[in-house]
Amino acid sequence: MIEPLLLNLEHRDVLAPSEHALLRKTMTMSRRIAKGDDLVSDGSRPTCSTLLVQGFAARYKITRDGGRQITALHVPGDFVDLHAFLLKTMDHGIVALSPCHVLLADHADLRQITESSPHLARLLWLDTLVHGSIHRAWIVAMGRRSKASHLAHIVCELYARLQITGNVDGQSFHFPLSQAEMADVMGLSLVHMNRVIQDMRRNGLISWVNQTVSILDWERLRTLAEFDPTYLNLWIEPR
Amino acid sequence: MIEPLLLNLEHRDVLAPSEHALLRKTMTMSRRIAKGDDLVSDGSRPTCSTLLVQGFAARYKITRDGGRQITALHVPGDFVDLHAFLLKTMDHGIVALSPCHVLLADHADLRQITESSPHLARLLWLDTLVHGSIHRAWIVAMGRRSKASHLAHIVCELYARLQITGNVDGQSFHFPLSQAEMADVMGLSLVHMNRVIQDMRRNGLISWVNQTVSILDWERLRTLAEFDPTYLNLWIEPR
DNA sequence: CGCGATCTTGATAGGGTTCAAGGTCCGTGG
DNA sequence: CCACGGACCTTGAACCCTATCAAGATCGCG
Repeated sequence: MIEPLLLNLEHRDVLAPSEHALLRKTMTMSRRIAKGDDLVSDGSRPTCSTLLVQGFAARYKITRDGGRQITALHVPGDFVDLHAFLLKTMDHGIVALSPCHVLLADHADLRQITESSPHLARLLWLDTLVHGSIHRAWIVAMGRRSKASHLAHIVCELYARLQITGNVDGQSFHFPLSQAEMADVMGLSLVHMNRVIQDMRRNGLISWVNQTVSILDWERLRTLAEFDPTYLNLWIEPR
Repeated sequence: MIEPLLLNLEHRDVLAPSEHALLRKTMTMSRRIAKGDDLVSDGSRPTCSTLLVQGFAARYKITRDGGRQITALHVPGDFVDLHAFLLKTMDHGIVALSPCHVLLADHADLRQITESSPHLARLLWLDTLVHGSIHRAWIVAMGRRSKASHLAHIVCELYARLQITGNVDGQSFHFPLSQAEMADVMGLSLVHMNRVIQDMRRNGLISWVNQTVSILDWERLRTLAEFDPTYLNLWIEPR
């Protein structure tokens, strides 16, 4: 069940068999979370970290006026709250956008990894750095891209991230978010989100029906998004 | 010269004298960068990481149409491209917004720290996690706050970050950005940025003259920004 | 004193929010 | 098996926020 994480890490560096074993030993507990429930709550102080192995989840923050902003989307293989191992207190929540299956790693065991297995520790560090890199890509998209380009960038990114764990099917992937949730990702109103999506469809770039997104024209989508996957660090090198 | 980094780390955990010494030994080279020059260039593969000890710097990305989005502001004490130690290839640039003084740490030496000094390694990891946390706060501000609230949040955040290294003076701090640069931070046009700033002044929240920002009414500024410093992790605990 | 960089203001147009209403789909219970 | 309700998607219209274009004002420096 830990395979999605291994695939993730192995796209960045070679793992020794002992590192496989160590990770397996660390991820003991398993949990299922229903759609809409929090994997991790705002303000909590987790004592273990959550690895998402199945389903979609989102980091989010609620503002005083009741608005919600999603700051990250998580897919199978993402170590969703590895952050809390060192940050200690959650300053935002993480919610299941679909039924989720997760594995838990006790912080004491993670600490043990940093003490005894520096290479594996660097790869876990790297995992959090890649998510930081994704945050920067989102900031650029929010600040300086058209809404269509922003959406296109998200679709390209999700395709790339889902592909490495085998969660795509041809040019399509399962995508369980509602348009309202997508609006919370892009910082738009629901009405405008809907219009941006329909423009995209009319232009023959994507289809999105039945919780399935399909990329109809990669080249034009990539160009519109100015998508360059460098920031996802999807290549192997010694780290 | 390494003091700002020590102050930064020591706001999160206790450092042993040997860890002080190790950091000092690692930060050998020193460099000065003129305003407007890149500390680190987009697309490069740095072999050392840059610690900012004096001045302001910004991470930025240029879009095809010539727009610029600043994804992070850096102040003295920030280990600005520790990321590249593991991410390897820069997918964005880092520019000096004022004359900057930096220290360099060779990646081989950083690797040595992760091998021999796990606690210090965790603190460096933590430093990058805090910057990820700041990214998320920015995403929330860009997506779901009014422009005035967004600006207020940035002012609160900078004040808090500058304070821990002793770079504030009462309720004021030196802030060398132009309004055009600030527009690239917030993803606005220059004209609108100017209007947001003037609203803020008219409301008696801040003054901003001569590269000096002063907070005139903390309580109202904090409320407007919904600023909660939890995400900056400015408290000591074992990590 | 003159020039470039920066800040400020006005006018216009377009993008995005909000309010309102109707449509579609699907699961549930009578 | 069909009626109903709820979640989600779609559309229209009015208004406001923000970008863009254009020009003038201010500041600091050589």
